[in-house]
Amino acid sequence: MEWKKLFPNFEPELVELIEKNAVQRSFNAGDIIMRTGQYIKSTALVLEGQIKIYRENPEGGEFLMYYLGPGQACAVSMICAIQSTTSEIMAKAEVDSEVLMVPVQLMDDMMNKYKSWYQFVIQTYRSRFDELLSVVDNIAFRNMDERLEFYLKRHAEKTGKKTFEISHQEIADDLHSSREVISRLLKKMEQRNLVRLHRNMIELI
Amino acid sequence: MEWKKLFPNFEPELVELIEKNAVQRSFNAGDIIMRTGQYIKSTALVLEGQIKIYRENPEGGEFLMYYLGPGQACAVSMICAIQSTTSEIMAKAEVDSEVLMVPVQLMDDMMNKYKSWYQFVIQTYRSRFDELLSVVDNIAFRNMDERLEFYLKRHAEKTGKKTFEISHQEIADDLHSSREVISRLLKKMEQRNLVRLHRNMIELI
DNA sequence: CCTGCACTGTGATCGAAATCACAGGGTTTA
DNA sequence: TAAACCCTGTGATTTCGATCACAGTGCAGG
Repeated sequence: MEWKKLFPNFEPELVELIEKNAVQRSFNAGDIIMRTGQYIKSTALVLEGQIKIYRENPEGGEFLMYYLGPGQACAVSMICAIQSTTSEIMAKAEVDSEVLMVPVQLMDDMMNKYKSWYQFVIQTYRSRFDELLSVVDNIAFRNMDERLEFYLKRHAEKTGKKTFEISHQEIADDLHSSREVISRLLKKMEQRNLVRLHRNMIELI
Repeated sequence: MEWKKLFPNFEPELVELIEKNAVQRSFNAGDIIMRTGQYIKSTALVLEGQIKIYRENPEGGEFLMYYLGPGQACAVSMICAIQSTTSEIMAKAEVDSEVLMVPVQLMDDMMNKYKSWYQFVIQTYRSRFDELLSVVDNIAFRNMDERLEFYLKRHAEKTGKKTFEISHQEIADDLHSSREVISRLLKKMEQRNLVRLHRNMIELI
């Protein structure tokens, strides 16, 4: 796997350092990559697949914040890594995925020595921050019907597919809503000719 | 005003550079420091007072995300500055405040030359990111009564006072709720002996 | 093939919060 | 001092979404 292609700005030395110390791990669709409360020992760089990042509620329930795709990194793991605190989020593989785990101990060193690395870190914070802002927008200002449309649209963008294999229950979990509400809203969208509904599959129009 | 005391890690050279190029501005309580959609020309360092950072809804309404106090900086202005995009937030002075405006053009240079500056930037991203996560928590998982309690508690922490001069309408605006709802919830809190209500003032117990 | 289970559709009910309506009390200002 | 205005309290109504209840349907495994 030519992972360097995903990070074209990394200096050769940095690539070498990572290659020597990082571990590549494979996850199957649905696997939990990181749990809330788990101690963080490494920063995750996504090489392949799609990772979903959730915020979890101690009283049960979860809430999908955003996706990570190839070439992106988990901002939260960087934060926790340096502060050596536990994870405040949960990460789940949406499809089979490959992830490069870079040990925390290297982070400080890399930040100092490699300009491309700290630019990457800064860039990561920036984009996640922007995404968090639109998450706030959605839940603060939008109703469930709009949030559902946003959810479907975003998924289509991230995967590039017009079909979406998922059950209503799973959507409800991601949006921290309930299955019946999602079913009804989807039916309305079907009547407005925005989607076609099938068993375990939604077709976007 | 000995602003350097607030940023003890800044190298003398960096302090000098900032002193030469930055402009100090004063705001009165209630002043809008930055509007949504406004073009960002500088990064704001808070020297004195308290700044409230809001997300605005194009269809009207706003939502308080967090506070900035002395020694803190606006993460969003850093992000927008470097990407030279417009502001995605609104900033309002809660009390009379002093702010140091550092021109965008310096940012790149400072990031490269001064370690203390980039550590400060990274640290700023980190803490704002953490705060955004708890904002998401609140609106995704909590009801209005809990959010109101959190709001009052946070304000008490930020100001160190047990009294809070504010109208119910203003609280409703900050929480993107309505005046009647806040009035009723406050009454319930008074019955539970958590607060005492007065005109334009709330006393925390 | 049929049995069980996961997925979907839909009605009924409940609860939280938004909205409407209005009254009374305090403050400001003309 | 009277009028106008803001702030607060409270009832009634409506809307959105959660929850309960239950029925039908497709699918997988024995």
